[in-house]
Parts: sequence; structure tokens; C-alpha cells
Amino acid sequence: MRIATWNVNSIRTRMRQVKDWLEEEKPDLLCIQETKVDDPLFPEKELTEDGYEVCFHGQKAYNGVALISRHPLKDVRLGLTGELPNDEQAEQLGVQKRVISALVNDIRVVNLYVPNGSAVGSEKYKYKIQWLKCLNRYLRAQLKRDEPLCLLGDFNIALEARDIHNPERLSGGIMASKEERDALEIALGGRLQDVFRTFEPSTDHWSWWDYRSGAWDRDKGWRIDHIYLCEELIKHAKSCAIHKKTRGNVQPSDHAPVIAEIDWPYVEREEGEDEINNPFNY
DNA sequence: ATGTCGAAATCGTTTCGA
Repeated sequence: MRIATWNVNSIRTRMRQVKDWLEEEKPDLLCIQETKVDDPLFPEKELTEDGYEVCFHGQKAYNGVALISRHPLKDVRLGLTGELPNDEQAEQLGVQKRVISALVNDIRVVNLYVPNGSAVGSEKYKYKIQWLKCLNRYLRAQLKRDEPLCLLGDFNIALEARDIHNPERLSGGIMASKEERDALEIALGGRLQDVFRTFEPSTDHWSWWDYRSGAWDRDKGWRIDHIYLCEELIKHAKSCAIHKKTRGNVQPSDHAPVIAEIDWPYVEREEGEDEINNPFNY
């Protein structure tokens, strides 16, 4: 099973590129962020006519998330609510459409667009920290369910120095401050592994390049788009790649897709099954 | 550190968010 995340920065502006990428890669599931469109205006038909099942949770101009799937989307959930009853904080934070989740091939997939936070100490930064604390509570409840979990999306946080092109200058600033890094680590709770890092330990792998300051031309990027897997799934992870090429498209998103391959659904082989099922048994 | 984007309203130029 191949699962991808991509902040498309407006689905309506990027639809041609999304369709081209889907045609080339044929992932089982694509999770997108920053759709920037109200639900009634989501271009659903353009995807369903290509054989995808789609669910979305959007708003005008800002935020918005969606799932585009070759498999049935079951038990779709919107926002960080639904885990704890009468969760006022989750309800309040749910005004901004940043979370959509579903069961896909028995995997609980949670697609996130974490707040950017603007500048350390700002009102938006405080909101980001509150939001991450709420995510922590949501994941604590989710992990108790014993469903295989895949948490992915645009985290707007580079957790380590190797995830930033210039850690000396940028560490401590927005997307790299201690408080937001700690808040994300706590939410991950030592139970979720960044699948990209299980295959690639080195720096100079980015998923986002600012439109400004010629960041793409100078390859000055950040790795802020992640795919986290629970223990059970990480055992079956086969690869993880950043599709940097799309950032070089005409009128690109500022983010590139990240895609992971998992050997799933995984069927445990019985002792002697090879001999029974393989008539050539050599 | 901001030189660029995308969307919306204040409408063709400005404002906000990233």
C-alpha cells in the first residue's frame, strides 16, 4: 500500500498537477492540505471520475484537508473531536478545518494541517501550541483503540537540525522553536516513527521551499511534511520518498509530495505454506 | 529576512496568511 501527503496550496489552482501526479504514481491514498475551498465548491467530480473516492473538510481561502483514495473510506472523522465526549477545546479549535481522518484498508489515517504559527510568541503561535496540546489528547485516545495508525500531513515543524537548510540561523524561530518541537514530540508520544528517517538519516532532503527569496533555485528548504507510522506498520514499511520534481513544475505548490510504501495488508505466512502454495517448490 | 504566491474584498489594487 502506498500512502502520500501533499500540501497543494489551493486544490482548484493545482488540480491539473494533482491529477497528473496521481496518474503517474497511482498511490492508494493521497492526503492533501491547504485545499482553500468550501465543501460545496470542492472539485469532487474531477477525482471521482478517475476512480477515486474522496472526502474533504474545507473552508474558504484558508486551510482545508481532503483524502483521495483508491480504496473505500470508512468511518470518516472531521476535526480533533470525536475522541473525547464534549471536548470544548477540540470544538473551538475545529473552526479552522485542519484535520480529516478515515479507515483505509483497516489503517486509521489521520491527515493534518498543523497551524503555521507566524512568529514565535505571536497569537498565532500560542494557537499552534494549544492546537498541538489538543492533538496530543486526540492521539492518546486514538492509540488506545488499537487500530494501526498512520499520522501524516504538513506539520509546519522541523523537528531536528538536519531537517533545515540553515539550522544555525533558523533554530529557535518559527517551525523550529523548542516549545513547538516539544509539543509535537509529546503528541507523538514515542509511539509513532517518522518513516522517512527510518530510511534516510542525512540532511539536504526538503519537502517545502518558500516561494520567496529564490529558495527553490538555491535549494534552501525545510522538511516539514511527515508520515508517522505506529509500531505495527513501521515493521512493514518498504520505502519513503520526497517527490521533489513537482516543486519544479510551472506554477508549483511550495510543498512537494511525500510517499511511503508499506507491505499492507500484511498476511502472516503459516509454517509450510510455501510448499503448499508453490507447486514449483524449488 | 523576505525579493512570492493564492484568495478575497477593498475589486484591479490592496490586504492577509504562509
